[in-house]
Amino acid sequence: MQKGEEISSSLEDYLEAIYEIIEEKQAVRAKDIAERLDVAASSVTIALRGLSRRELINHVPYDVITLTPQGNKLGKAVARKHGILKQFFLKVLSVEETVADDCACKMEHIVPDKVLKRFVEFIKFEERCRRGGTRWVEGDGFVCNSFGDRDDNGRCETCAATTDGGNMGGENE
Amino acid sequence: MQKGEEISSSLEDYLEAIYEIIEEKQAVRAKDIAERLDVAASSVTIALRGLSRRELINHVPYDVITLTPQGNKLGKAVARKHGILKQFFLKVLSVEETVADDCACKMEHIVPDKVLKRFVEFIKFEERCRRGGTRWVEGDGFVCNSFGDRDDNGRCETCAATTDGGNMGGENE
DNA sequence: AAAGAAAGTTAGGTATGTCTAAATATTGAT
DNA sequence: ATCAATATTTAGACATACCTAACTTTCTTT
Repeated sequence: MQKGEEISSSLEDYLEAIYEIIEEKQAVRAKDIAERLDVAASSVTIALRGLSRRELINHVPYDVITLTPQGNKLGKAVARKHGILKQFFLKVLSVEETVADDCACKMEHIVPDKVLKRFVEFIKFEERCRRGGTRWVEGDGFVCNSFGDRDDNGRCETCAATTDGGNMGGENE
Repeated sequence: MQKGEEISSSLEDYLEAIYEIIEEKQAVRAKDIAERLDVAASSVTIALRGLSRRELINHVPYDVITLTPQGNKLGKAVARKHGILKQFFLKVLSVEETVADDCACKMEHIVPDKVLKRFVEFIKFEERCRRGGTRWVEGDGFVCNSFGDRDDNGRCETCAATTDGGNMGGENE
């Protein structure tokens, strides 16, 4: 990215896929990428050209695909971003796994590093401050596991006293 | 979206802008939209055609622009989504205002309603459980304002005891 | 009411990203 | 070593979304 050339969300997805496939099985074939991203093989060819032009992968037609140092770095960063965001949705917002993954997959192209750090810190904070995190209780919303006595539903005093189920002005309940 | 036709992020932005401008000053001109979104006037014309085709706005060339009931509903929903996400970044992650706004602007096209609800609930939960929310302390990370005694930095016992500044495997510190 | 200014639209161009179908290269099996 | 299967690339389309420049319509001012 410092190399002047911008990279699109789409190319970032390709790069992430390449990085992950290499992690999993040492080598990548165009076909693996196409399968993972559910795109046509010809789309992969074109994407590879883009990544190659940006010097993120080494690739000449019909030859092997390898990551350049910068490509590896960026691919890893995108994959890490994905993982962190997924954890956030999973652990903090208690969202379903597949939904968490979908959201992470789209957000990874959006969230700047500065903000990602906040997510990281926040996940850690949740873990230590809430001692094992927060639970989503259908009907009650979020409820913490930390501090003081709990009622029959496992809510702390504050939660028990203030849970109200309102929706901040939304009309779609 | 029940009307079959999908709507792109781009058109969603136009619709949101139209909704907000109407809220602010009763009427919209193409020029206002162009200014707000920082695009060429001709791009607005094209977008209006797309929104019109999807029956989200009423518009014939050179005439006034109004929202259809569905357009109003969707525009409002997008604007609300933006607002909620911004609040999340602002209040929960303590991110800078402009950054919060940028992130919200991109995320509003990504986050499904189901997940938005979790954000809403989580913001509310933060407010009640942490009694006024969480602060970001440079060097310490997130620190809560609630429960028990605090140390000189305003950290509760748990926070004071466990703050460590790690970064979850990231190498870019 | 006419002329000039402002707003809006059309025309034509670029870039991305996707697809299918056809062509080409590589691989593997006999 | 050849032939068939598989993988990859090219060619040609299409859709979105943006731009500038030129043109048309509407508004405003005198």
